[in-house]
Amino acid sequence: MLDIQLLRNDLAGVAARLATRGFALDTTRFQGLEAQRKTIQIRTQELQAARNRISKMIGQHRGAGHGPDDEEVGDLMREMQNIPDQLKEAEKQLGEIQNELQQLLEVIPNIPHSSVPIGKSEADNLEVRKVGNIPQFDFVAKDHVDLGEKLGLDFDTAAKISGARFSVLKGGLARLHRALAQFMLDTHTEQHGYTEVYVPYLVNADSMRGTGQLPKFKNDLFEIRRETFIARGVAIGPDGNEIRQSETAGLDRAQEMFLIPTAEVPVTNMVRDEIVPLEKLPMKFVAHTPCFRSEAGSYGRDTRGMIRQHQFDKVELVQMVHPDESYAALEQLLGHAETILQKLALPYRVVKLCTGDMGFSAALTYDIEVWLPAQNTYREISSCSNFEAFQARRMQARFRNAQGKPELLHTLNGSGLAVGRTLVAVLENYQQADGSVVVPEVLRPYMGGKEKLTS
RNA sequence: GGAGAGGUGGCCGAGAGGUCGAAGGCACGCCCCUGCUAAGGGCGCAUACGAGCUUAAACUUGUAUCGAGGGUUCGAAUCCCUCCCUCUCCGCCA
Repeated sequence: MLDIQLLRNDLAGVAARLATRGFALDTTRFQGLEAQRKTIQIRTQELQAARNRISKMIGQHRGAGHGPDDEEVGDLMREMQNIPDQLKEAEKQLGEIQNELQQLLEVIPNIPHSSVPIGKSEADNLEVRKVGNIPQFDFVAKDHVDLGEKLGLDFDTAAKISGARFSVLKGGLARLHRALAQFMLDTHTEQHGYTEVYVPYLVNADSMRGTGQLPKFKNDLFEIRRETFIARGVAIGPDGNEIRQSETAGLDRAQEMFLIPTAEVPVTNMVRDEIVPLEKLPMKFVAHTPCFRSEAGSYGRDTRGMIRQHQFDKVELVQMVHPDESYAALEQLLGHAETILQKLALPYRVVKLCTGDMGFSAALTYDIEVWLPAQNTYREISSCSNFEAFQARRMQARFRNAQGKPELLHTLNGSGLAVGRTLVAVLENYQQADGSVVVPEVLRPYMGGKEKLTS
């Protein structure tokens, strides 16, 4: 979420910068809502002030021993007569306006950092560097589906159990998958200073809102509804009669939960509604979790193989840092993810996403793309972003600054790496003419010393 | 699943319709005293939003916030309803 002050002070400037990422900010609507908000808020607060003042005076008189029928009290009661109804109406209007403003704000994406290249699509992304040598084969390179068929990659069984976009791994391949995740976790905890965390895979709506998946991207999520009894409350009034309660009594958003699309959600939300002491910064966490994505709208794309699945594993790096440090932290985090590819000796390139290709919450994103021989191209294997205060503002995630005042944190995260896609990359880059796959050296300790996967 | 107890500021904890943004304590900050590692005294110390002033900050002022939402009332931390969460005991369970 953007700072509403920024929108008030420099609406045109914000709109111009959002336009570079293809977002049309409805400035007229914003200004209209703001004008209404201002009028109604002032009126509401005036009424509240009047109510408080008179109530307080009544209280003073009553405290001094005056009864409700005494003249002083009676005068005040008359003065109050019309205020509660007017106030109720004003508060209702104010609530509606503020909801509208909130809804408008919640779907505005982050402002791109000034260094982000302006562009419309991934074609306009900026290649930062290429690392590693692309392998040359003296045979026709197979893709991971063909290679995996003999090694224990089974889509038919997965389709029977669940459906399309799932996979079953068996034997050495399942172990290789586990080895990759463990190798990544160990590297980040032992060499890069991250604290390993185990987190829930089901989260509530507040968490999804905090990192920006809600309200805009609900369609991308798997949702779990809990069946609960909704009671209708009844209160007894002073006259002994029943008072009807709100129609929505008992309806609560906590009844819906969501499967995490990335560990970013639970891990980043650890600091939601927290004020962390300055000396705890930077906070660096790594988590290995499954990720669940509905992939609605991607029908027909990457239908072959395990590139795009409803369920995949990822080792995720998350940092909460001082605002002054966040861009330095992003470079470091990117380096941490790259280290994994380097240790696996997989060729890759780093790309800086253009304004049009960045995710909703990011101010700056680097993608790491790994070389896939069978596709003869680089494919995304990691995405590392600085969200600045965008998520922190939604989450009210703060730290106490040197002056002792709470200030919004900056949050970052990056895949380090996507395990499924790394498995694909290992299979394709380490394949042999006979269809076997050499185990990368760094993984062998995790594979019981095994050097090669064969059928 | 059954029974019970709770959710108050950074933390602990009082308050049980009015003068309560909330006693007291701890922690923290500044000052004083003392001087030797511990103690005494004073003052300050929530957050968000609005308005005024302003380049901005500071400041002044208003409002909201005692788990969340709703209701009763001239007035709710306090009474009523619903929900959420935590803890204890029993049951079940990986």
